[in-house]
Amino acid sequence: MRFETSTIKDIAKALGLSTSTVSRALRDRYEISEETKKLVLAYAEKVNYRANPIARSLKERRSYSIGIIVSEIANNFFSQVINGIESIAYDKDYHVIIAQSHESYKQEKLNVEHLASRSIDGLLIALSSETQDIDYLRQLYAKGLPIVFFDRVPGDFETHKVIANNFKGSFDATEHLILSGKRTIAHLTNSENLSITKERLAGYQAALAKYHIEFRPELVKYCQHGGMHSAELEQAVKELLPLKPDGIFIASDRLTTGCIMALKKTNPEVAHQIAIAGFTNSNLVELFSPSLTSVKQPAFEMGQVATELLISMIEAKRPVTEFETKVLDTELVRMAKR
Amino acid sequence: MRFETSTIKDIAKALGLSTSTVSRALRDRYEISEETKKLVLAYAEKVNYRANPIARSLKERRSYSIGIIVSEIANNFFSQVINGIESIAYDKDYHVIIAQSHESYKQEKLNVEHLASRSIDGLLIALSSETQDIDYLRQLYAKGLPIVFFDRVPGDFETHKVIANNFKGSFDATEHLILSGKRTIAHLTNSENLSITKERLAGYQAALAKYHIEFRPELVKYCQHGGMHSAELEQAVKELLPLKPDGIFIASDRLTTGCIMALKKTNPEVAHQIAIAGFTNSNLVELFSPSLTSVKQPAFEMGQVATELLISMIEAKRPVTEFETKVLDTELVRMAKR
DNA sequence: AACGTTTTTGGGAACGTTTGCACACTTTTT
DNA sequence: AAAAAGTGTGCAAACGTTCCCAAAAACGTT
Repeated sequence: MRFETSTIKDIAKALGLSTSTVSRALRDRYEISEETKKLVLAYAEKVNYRANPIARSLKERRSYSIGIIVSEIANNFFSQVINGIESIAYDKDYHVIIAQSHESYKQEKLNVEHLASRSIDGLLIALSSETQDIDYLRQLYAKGLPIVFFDRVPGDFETHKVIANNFKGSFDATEHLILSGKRTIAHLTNSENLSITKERLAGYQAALAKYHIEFRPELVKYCQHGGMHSAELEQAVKELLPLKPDGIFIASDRLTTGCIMALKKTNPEVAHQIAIAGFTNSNLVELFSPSLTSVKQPAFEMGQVATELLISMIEAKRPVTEFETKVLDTELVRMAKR
Repeated sequence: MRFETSTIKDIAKALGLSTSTVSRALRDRYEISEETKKLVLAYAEKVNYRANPIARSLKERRSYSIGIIVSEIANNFFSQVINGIESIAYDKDYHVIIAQSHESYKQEKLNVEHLASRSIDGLLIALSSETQDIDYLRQLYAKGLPIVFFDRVPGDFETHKVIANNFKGSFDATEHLILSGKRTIAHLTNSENLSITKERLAGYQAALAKYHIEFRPELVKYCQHGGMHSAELEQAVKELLPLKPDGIFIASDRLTTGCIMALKKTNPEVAHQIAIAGFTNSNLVELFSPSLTSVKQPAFEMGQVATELLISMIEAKRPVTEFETKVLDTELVRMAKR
């Protein structure tokens, strides 16, 4: 089963022109006379000519596509980021190829390499919670693949990055819990090697410090798999509850929903006693019970900004050497009344 | 900024062979001696040779990629379907390009045509709730683009289709409401022109009939935009409530969550009095309040089955003329106790 | 020793574009 | 009137593959 579509050659033959003339006419080059252009354009329209992007890619040595790696598209935060990415990419005539790491380093690497072999022109990536070794990315980068990190960014990699103001977001959420009278505030967070984990922890600590509440390390629980396994969360909850927290600040989308589920499942009676604040971009948060205060990241905008940066790298004539890290503000959405 | 990678030509030159020999050796053809194969393979490994998929696509006139159109990846149902699709596609060495219609006919058409011009080998599509005219799909299909529909399928299009057992799913959900004592059961559903709308309505009606409950058309509300606009839902809720329903059966994911939100927002006091049953694949359903009984579609499996069918079409030597419509069973997840 | 077979290799066209260069024809400048 | 400049077009190579066809090498048979 195969398409047959008309090519530049067909048009050239039909019109008694050369392929070069047709090609130039279609791309509206100045060398071609208005007359010829009109002729070609009209005929192309008539036969519904579509340039073959594959041939073009081969010739121009680029694919007009950018790769995206996120842990899960089912995660509202990431799907919003992707929407932001698409909004810019389609505008600039790129298309996007999305792949999921499912928080696995192996999957992430496999996907990136698959995309790279597919000749993507650039890569947008949020690291998986497992990822520690990013040498494979360095290699691709050294070979000339533009990369922009967002959300979960590595510290030691010189390129553009786009992140939320994790410190402030965490500070605000924690402060909110404190101001509503909580004093024993636990912190449930992602794997320690993620950038966001460190920043969010710092925000949490700063808020405690501001109100002279002692920081107790045992109130902080790290989840290696970012909440992909419910067992991990139930374990964390089990370890936390004996410390009698009256509030809990949770550092990521998946963990937030997962934690509430674990709480409801294992200790339904206390689920409603503990005040919860957490990062989440779920658009269903109004439906949750217990309800919670959420820190929303500007996901759509993050996708847009990252894509603009990436495309600027892709289209730069000379290698880019000045990099920026854009920091976008989060929004605190206070808990709905019960 | 450009990659430089080694090509078959480079290998041929380095080894003093011809490109044809190298090409054949790499693809492990029988004509090439073991010795040469080893030589080539070893060298290819050494220089980390990766075949250029673009060149291959151009030569073979196919791209090894399949297009996916869904209304929204943020919708859990669709993201699960996509996971199913990927699981099969990657296995068979295809990659996938995802595009979103956001329930808009215009977007859908634009995306499909964009994908088609990108030389996808086949298309997997769930129609947008706005879509009525699928001539553009017919044209592509006639030109040789294999298409498989899933979830929202058109009636009059001869190709493979994969759907859930919408009738039975709806019947079960409605019956569940009846068995828990409800008698005035409203039905909130999608745009009338969707296949799923008709099937789900029929299931609802059949359940009513079985228990000799009169079908009242005024209890059925159609949402043209599939719940993409909250105003639409609030309007529907507003019209429904005066009829004093004691139960409501909702026919799609987005509508289910949207309806509960509208209910909570406009009439919080009655939100908990009405029993709710609805289609949804949200994995957060346990957190919802009010809680609900949900009809879960076998989304992952649906993606897998659709992909297998599509790839079989793509790889068929002769045009396929025998088509099947696979129907997969849904699962009723009863409401958690309050 | 001459011939046929079989196995292994190479030459070169093709896929559909883009683009540097050359060419022919006009028009302007000197 | 010749030279220079400008305009519009075509030729052909290139991008990295695959594959048809032919050629060369190796072997066996008479």
